[in-house]
Amino acid sequence: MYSREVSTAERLIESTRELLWERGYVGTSPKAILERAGAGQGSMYHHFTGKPDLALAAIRRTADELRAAAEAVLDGPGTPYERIEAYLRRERDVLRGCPVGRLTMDPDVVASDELRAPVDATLDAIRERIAGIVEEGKEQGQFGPELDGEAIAATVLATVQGGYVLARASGSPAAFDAGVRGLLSLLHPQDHPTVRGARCTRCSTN
Amino acid sequence: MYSREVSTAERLIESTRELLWERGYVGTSPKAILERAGAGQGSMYHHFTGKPDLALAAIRRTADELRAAAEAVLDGPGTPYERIEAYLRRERDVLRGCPVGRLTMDPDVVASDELRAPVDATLDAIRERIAGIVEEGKEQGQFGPELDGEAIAATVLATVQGGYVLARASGSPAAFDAGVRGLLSLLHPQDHPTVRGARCTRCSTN
DNA sequence: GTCTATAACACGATAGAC
DNA sequence: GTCTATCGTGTTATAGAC
Repeated sequence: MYSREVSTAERLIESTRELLWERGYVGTSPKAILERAGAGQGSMYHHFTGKPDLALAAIRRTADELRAAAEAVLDGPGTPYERIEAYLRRERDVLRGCPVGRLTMDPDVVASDELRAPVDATLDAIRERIAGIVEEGKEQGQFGPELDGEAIAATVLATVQGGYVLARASGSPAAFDAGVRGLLSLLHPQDHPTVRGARCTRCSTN
Repeated sequence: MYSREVSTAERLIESTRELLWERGYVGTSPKAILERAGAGQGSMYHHFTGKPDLALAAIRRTADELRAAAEAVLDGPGTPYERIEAYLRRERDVLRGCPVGRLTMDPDVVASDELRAPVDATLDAIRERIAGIVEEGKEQGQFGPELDGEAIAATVLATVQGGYVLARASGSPAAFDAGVRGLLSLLHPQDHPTVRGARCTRCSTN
């Protein structure tokens, strides 16, 4: 039988991931991590050099996971618009916030190049992927030629990250959904038809 | 002579405002506040019941100030588009983040209805103001009738709040500016003209 | 009104037994 | 590899002098 128990190091990383998401780096103490993981002080300092080292392992895993999940949606089927819509509408635990984005509000994370690196890398990778999709959409005529892929990608990502802020402020996911809806209405080719059958250079649809 | 020194209570509130912006609620200790304000423990507990009470005074002031500054720009001169552009482009210390929005990532702030209330009220007021401006723009024909004021307002605010996240992740304001630029290109009536002089119902410009 | 002293506990890390 | 004990410091608050 391969009934495998999870290693202590593994439980420490997972507990840290949960707490970083809930309380951030500054708000997460080694004591709280150890309690959640069911381990003693010694275990943590055996496997990791300290709190920053353990947090780094946790942040890297969370960042890699989010990146893979986002790219899976963005590389999925559909037109460029549909793939961006799928990304914007993908299932999210909105009130919990973004496990990666929230770290940018942590002074100790931003102050450390090592802790910030995975956060930056993940957001940047998603941004690049979206920018490529926008350029693809321009070539196919689904998006107007005046759109800048890099800029639109930043807008898309910012709308998501800012949506979390609005939702958490109001205690309801409604504002997140509204922001996404607004952005999609601005992006949607079909939503701005021309009159008298003339072609609109922006949408390139009749 | 009216050479007035600032009261101790005043210095405590201002020091707290600075620290809340820099380090958030969880990352700000009474000791750090007292050091910055040049006061002793007794002063703080004389004027306030404790850390949450002092933080509430600081948050209320910061929220009210931001709200006034934002509404001043939004109620300024110009067309609806121009006023939204002015809001999006208004001077910001991007890498410091939003002094109000960052509080939504603080678990203790979100957990307290009292601390969260001023944050929610300010973001909501700005959102409502932008929504009204969008509706105004629709009536004037500057924005297409398919746009929903509430949704667009959420998108505008989210782009700003999320722009801070992207900027802090990368350590550069560039991503914030890119997000704003992308959103403006989607909103701008002039950026999507029709061919052959036909009228586009979306932009209502030739 | 402001100060210092003190309390009780948490933080982050180390030491050394098992 | 994991445990408990301990360390020095910081946190949040109270007490009481001035």
